[in-house]
Amino acid sequence: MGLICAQRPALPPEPLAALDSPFNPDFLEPMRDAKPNKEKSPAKAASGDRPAGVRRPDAARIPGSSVHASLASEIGLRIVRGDYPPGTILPNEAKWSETFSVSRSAVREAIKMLMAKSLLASRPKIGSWVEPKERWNLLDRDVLAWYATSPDREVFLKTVQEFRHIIEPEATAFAAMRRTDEQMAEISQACREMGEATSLQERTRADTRFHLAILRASGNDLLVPLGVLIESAFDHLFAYTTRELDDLQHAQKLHEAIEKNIRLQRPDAARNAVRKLLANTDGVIRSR
Amino acid sequence: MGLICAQRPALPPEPLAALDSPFNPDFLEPMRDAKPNKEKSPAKAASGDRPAGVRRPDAARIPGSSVHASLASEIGLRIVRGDYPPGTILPNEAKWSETFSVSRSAVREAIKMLMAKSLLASRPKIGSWVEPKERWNLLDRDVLAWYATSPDREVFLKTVQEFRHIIEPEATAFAAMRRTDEQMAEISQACREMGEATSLQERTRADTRFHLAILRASGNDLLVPLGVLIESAFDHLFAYTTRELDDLQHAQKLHEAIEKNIRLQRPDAARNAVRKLLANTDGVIRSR
DNA sequence: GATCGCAATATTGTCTGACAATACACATAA
DNA sequence: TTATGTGTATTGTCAGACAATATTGCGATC
Repeated sequence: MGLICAQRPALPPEPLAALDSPFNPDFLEPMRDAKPNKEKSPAKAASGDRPAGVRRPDAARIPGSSVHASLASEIGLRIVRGDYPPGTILPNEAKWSETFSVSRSAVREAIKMLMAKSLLASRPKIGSWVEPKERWNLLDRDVLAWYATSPDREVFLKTVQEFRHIIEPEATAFAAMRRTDEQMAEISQACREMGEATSLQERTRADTRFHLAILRASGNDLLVPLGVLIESAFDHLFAYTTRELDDLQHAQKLHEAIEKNIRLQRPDAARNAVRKLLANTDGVIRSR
Repeated sequence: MGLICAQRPALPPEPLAALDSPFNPDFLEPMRDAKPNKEKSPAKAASGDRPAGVRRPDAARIPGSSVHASLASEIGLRIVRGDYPPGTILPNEAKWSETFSVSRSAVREAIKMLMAKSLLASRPKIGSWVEPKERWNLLDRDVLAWYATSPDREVFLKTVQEFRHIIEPEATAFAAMRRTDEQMAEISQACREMGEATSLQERTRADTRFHLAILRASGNDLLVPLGVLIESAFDHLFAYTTRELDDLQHAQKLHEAIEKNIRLQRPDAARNAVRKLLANTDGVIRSR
């Protein structure tokens, strides 16, 4: 055996139960055996009338779950989760292909997607290895989603909230200085819809739109991609959100204060208003 | 013709001169003709002893310039540059394949990489289209690099610097609170090497390491990926960096103040020290 | 004439099989 | 021991085929 840590033994006792796509559980069926049966290409297998290549009956019904996308999710999740620590050489393409009974092209496309997110790198004769964690693009929507499942929800939420404390007050101050009227309209509308929402989900959606609109209005293109963090935060915050009417109304007032200060172009006041809102959110989290 | 804006006419007068890989200029030669020659698979073509598929002689010598990687860079750059505005349907895979004389697989792998960066999305029968700019992952290393070439250097630098003002003071304050001894050692070493550097390039490298180490020491995983911004900033700042000895020494002192305050675990002082450094950098930029 | 349904069609998605390029690992030779 | 060459495993690239999909336009029906 070489020096480099080799791949794990394909996780034989853990046959990859539920895949990513929630509605299509066993779409990617794991390797059931090394040698399935002999009649591979010849005669059509029994009842099915699919001519040559063995093909699963109804593939990729859900938009985001083509074979390569599912593969990328599965492998990406495993990497972020720590199944293959940084530096590890992954199973080779043929192995993945066999494990999931998909073509090598699909595997390659999945791996290319993970390479684009800096989770992997590869070279001929070596294979694909996991990149050092510092290189991972944690702010990528998918990577963030995978990452959110790995540590404690609590820890993840704390990290995200801390990040929001850094970003949002300043972004909001910039928005107060540079917003256009159109951007202001988006912010105001989202704020209004928050107040008028009849369900918690509806409210959360409007809340998300509110904060994303502020990021866009900040006038700094680089702040916009951080919206994925806010979306993720709200996804994971949902379980914590209060059902108390008092708290809801208080939160609404805090949002309206932000809206007002952006509208009146008062950067400092807007910044402080956001700080208050974030402190309030922190309190909600802590009290659970 | 359909309603949706169709692809541009393949840019016939602009035959894609210099590709991304600086050392391998005409690696991807654009479509020279639709029908190259007839003897494709049969006899080996003249002197060359390559058996069947026509293949460029020395391909992919530079690590990052495999065919699919070059393609991704080229297409990605065009998208970010604005050749294909958001909503535009791209030329289809067969077209790219023909244009660059590469296989469809290579095109697909390139497109999959761009999809992973949220620059593209696609569906059968429709094609691949450019995603709205808000979805682009501008904080991705590659996207950022492409983005850096498109607007004015000046504007780009200003945006990045503004972002640094938001992030780095807080990150440094956290580092002062939470750094481990190992992380402190990295920071101190980078700071020392900055002072001892004999070339501007060497100094810039150490400078970059210094700031990245601080981000890592902040104890917030989500701050680490923002390192690409700092790297990019220094890349583009290089032209501005001072050669005046006085300024150099002043900058060095500012860095050492940061190092010291992190070492002594004084968050507020560290934050202020970073603010001073950034103000100094802003001054350098403005004065040119 | 308007609306609905259906087929034609264009494009991505997937599979298969083959060969090239690469660089580590080992055996061999100096 | 060191240097050199060969073996070999893995990704990279190519080619060709068919499936899945959803728009588009046409035709049928109300």
